[in-house]
Amino acid sequence: MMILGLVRWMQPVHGYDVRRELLSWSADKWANVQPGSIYHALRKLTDEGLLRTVSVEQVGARPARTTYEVTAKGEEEFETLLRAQWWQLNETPDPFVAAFSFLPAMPRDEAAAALRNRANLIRAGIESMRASLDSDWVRNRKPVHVGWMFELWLARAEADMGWCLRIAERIESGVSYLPAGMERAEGWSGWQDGGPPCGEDAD
Amino acid sequence: MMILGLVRWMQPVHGYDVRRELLSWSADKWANVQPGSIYHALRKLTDEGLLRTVSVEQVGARPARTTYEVTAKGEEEFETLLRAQWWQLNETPDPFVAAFSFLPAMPRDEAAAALRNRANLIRAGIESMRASLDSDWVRNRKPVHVGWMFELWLARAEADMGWCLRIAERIESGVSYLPAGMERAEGWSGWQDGGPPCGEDAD
DNA sequence: AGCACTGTAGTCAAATTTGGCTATTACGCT
DNA sequence: AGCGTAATAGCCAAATTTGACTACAGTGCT
Repeated sequence: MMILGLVRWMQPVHGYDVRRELLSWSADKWANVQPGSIYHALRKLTDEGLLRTVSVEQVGARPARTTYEVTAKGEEEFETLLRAQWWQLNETPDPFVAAFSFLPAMPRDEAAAALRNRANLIRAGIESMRASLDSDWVRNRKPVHVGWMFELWLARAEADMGWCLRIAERIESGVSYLPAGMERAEGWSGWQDGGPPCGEDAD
Repeated sequence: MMILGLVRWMQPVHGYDVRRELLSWSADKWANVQPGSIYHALRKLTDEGLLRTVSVEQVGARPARTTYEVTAKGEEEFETLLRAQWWQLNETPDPFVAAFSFLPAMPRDEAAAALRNRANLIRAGIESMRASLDSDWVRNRKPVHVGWMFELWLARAEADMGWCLRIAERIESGVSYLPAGMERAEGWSGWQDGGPPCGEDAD
């Protein structure tokens, strides 16, 4: 829960503020926090004693606005959580990798086309990121580490793009998907390209 | 749901088989499927008419073993889902990036140390991946695209590692975190390194 | 034969996440 | 002044995910 971090950083705040800040970072992309989660998180953190409610204002007949701030215990917990993320390496799930593992279920030409398309999408992303990086907005109005995050995305994107192109070429070159050791040997009957495999337990 | 894909690929199967296969791919890492999710997913897919139960065997007094296979509708849906992932680019959430956005909350020396540590962890990962790639196991016993997935991880890991080292250096060099335009100007009072910010709404 | 372990198969309650919904005020336009 | 739209603030039911748990059958060891 990095909601806690945000509250710590903006306290005292109410839910809607947090939500706006998250959206403005388009953090629903790289954290997993959709608007709806926020209020739940705030309440849970309060129950756990990491946050404290400061006040509950009411303007007119609108929903009450609850303001939160971080307790000493919350402060401590945040440090712990933060360090956990900084010092640990944790692979995060990637749906494309999952999909790629089903490569043999795609016709060769479509697979190659999709990879090239992907490379193009990534290239477009790279360009707009480059533009942002050079823009006054990021260079002079934002803390420098925001730019550094862009650089990370850039580096990853370039790695991905290169890979897509390399793999597209290999697929087009028509190499067999079968394990090198067993060109047309046992058990791989279901591994034709594109066709629905009718196979057994492989491995 | 790429459970569907697996069932399609191994049909007819029962839940436990799917679970074993997923664990053997350590897919809990790069897909988001913990053992518990599987049975729920199977039932849901059956309700939606994408799967069909083939049989319910019972060996002794053990839990009944339900076997599934894919229906025509499931076949179709799988194609759709698969294509969605192949043709679309979707950023996936990364907890490290989230944590990195709180850089100013970390003491400089710790931040740099953590990044170097991270680089080392990644390097270790890279080496073991290289070893796998060269191993007979992957080279000759697995479909070639498994190796390609390793290459993707490798490329990303290398990008990450390089970035970590570059950023560590910059942090050590003592550059200010403040936006370049406003060395010690308005509103950034809470942006000292390490200290808990007592700031306002930034931006 | 008795016992501990591991593997098989799946269940379940609790935690989390989602994303659409309500209801009010402010603002801009004609 | 009237009206439509956007912003404010938060709620909630449903879907999903998690991780721990049950219960039985082989297997090996002493």
